[in-house]
Amino acid sequence: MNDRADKKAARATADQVAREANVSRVAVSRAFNPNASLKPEKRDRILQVARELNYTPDMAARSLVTGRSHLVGMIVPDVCSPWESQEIDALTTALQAEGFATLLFKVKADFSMDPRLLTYMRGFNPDSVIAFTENILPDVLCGFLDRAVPIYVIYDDVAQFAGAASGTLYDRLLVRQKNGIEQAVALLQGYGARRIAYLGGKAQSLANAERERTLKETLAERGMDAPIVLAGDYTYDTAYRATLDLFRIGEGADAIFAANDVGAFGAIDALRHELGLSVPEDVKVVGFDDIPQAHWKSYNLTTVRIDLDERVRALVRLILMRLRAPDAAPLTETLNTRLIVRGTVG
Amino acid sequence: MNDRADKKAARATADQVAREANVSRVAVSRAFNPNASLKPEKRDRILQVARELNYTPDMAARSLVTGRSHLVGMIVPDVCSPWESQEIDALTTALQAEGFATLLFKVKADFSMDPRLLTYMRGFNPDSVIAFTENILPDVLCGFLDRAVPIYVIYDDVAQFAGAASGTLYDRLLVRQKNGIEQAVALLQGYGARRIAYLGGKAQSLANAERERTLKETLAERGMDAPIVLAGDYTYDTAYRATLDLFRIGEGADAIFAANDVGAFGAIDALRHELGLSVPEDVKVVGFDDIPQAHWKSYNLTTVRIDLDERVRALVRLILMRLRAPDAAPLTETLNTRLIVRGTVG
DNA sequence: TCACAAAATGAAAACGTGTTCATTCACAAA
DNA sequence: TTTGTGAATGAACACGTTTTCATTTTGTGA
Repeated sequence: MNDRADKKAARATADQVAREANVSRVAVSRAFNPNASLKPEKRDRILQVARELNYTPDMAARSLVTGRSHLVGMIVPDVCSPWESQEIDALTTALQAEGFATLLFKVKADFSMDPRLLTYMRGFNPDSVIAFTENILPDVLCGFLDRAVPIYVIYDDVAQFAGAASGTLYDRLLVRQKNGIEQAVALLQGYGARRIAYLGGKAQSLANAERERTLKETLAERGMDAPIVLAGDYTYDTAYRATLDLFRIGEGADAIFAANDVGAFGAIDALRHELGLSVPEDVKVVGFDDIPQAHWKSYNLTTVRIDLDERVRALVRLILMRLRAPDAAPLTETLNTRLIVRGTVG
Repeated sequence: MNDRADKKAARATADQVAREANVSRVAVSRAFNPNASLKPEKRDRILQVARELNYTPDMAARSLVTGRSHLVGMIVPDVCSPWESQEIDALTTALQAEGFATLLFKVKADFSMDPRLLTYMRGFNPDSVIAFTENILPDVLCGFLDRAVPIYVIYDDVAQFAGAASGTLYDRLLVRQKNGIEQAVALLQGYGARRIAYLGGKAQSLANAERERTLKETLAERGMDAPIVLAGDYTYDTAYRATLDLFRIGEGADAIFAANDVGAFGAIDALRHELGLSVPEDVKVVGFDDIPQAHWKSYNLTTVRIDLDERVRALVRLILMRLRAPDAAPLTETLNTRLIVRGTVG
């Protein structure tokens, strides 16, 4: 009844707090801005009154004048993917501690991006944008965003996005996959694998392309045959079917190197539950990512880990540095990968 | 170089568009507001100029005067959980289509909520808030939020939150678990299960409490023994250990009814890979949720499905109706559950 | 042509905050 | 007491938009 209407009217404003505490509205603003000069006792009194009135500074109004929204935009194709959901979770926690809120935008599963979405996102004026979707080229993103500097995750080949026009500014997280892939190949070779199949991820994914390239390079360096390449899309079902085809229509393989852990699960299940083969005795399997499910007993997957904590720390570092120095030269953080040995190889 | 500085200055405003198109700033505002009265040709010209200048209305400024932020806050304890990540994904997609962006807030894993987080969230003035965390009581949330009306997901027992103070307004999504649980129990009984164990979820979770209560009720109605209750927390590892304890220290069971699918996976793996028992021959297993992994061949889990699409549609419906009629009486949407039969029972 | 309703238009006010800048205050040193 | 220095203070402005309201233009029927 009146209860609610009152409550609605009770959306406290800085003016009301000021009146109640017998100070100017500016003082209230200063009370919420730690490094503003204000008599301690006065600040305490103001904060006390603010608490009583249930007052919080309005972010929209604040954003309007400071030019900082305290929002970090994340462009993701698939929140359900264990890998991405892990990253969103950790990133949100870390950014929250720094005073930023996560703004989520979903793009279509094929990574295609509705240009209206970018327009829409820009309206919110995010302080920073992380693009989990690799085919939104820096050119496009930088052109759309005005204030925020996007962060790109790239793999091995530093020359990626070389086609970007000069003058665009974006920061990079460079993931060195070479290490992990080398360790994996060495292990496979040690256990006598000769015919290795690469079970790909999404065709449009640059991460996948680079993963495949680095695998080929590594095999060549060790004098091994080029891999059989299977098309995939990072999903369980596609990996499952691709594996069946490989052994029923194709000529099979000694080992399967999957572009991601979920794909590796699909391959393992196809081998064990439909082809009657055993892992690792008949076929060895290696994954990529090291998601939590990788240690589940049914899979117990040997996989190349991209350390989540390290990755999130690096991203947060990039965001904070860029906000501190908006015009600094492009930054690059580097990350290594390493093999986690479990039960699907030896 | 100058390129960037220019681009930064080029953050187009409605005034600039107006000047460039020889119209008033008000006309620009109207051009972006579909139901405002404006000569079509004029609107076209304005939108054309806006596109050239890369202009988008600033959401913060708009929010300040309209009182709508176009933000929907989501309070989640764990983005990584397959169930929640699915829901966030689908909800974000649906809301995005309606012009809302998702604002993510993470609470600690034990569901405890930092009061500062609520304060912080309120600063963003979300148009709506969905609480995935059940122990933030409506009283607290309504007291903190001024404009937004929270949505609560409740289970079976409509009397939940009855302790909430009168005058608080919140909408509800009521999930009827009884159906699905009855079907599951019927199936288990049909296959001769007598000693049933309930593998619980988080102790603080009301969903878990209600699931346990309804299971007990259903067993009693069918004249079966009360279940053995195992403590859990919705995670794989805890479920794994609890299952080991049940069979090594405890007296075992015919069937395990898990509070969620991930817990069921842990139970299955413990049974098969460590206890040397087979599922479903020695022990039957039923899960809850029907996450995508449930159909993976390694588990092929029989489980109680809470239909995701239906659930998301209901939530979106609640949000939109509440925004249209902020003072309407509390709304309740109802959802049924049903058993999905796969390979872990018969 | 006139009258009248309806649509189109723009000036000004409003939303709630941070920041500038000139002023006042407090206190220690001369 | 005087001077000087730095902290504390508040009035006014700025941020970019929507909304109100009074005015002008357009369209329609007599």
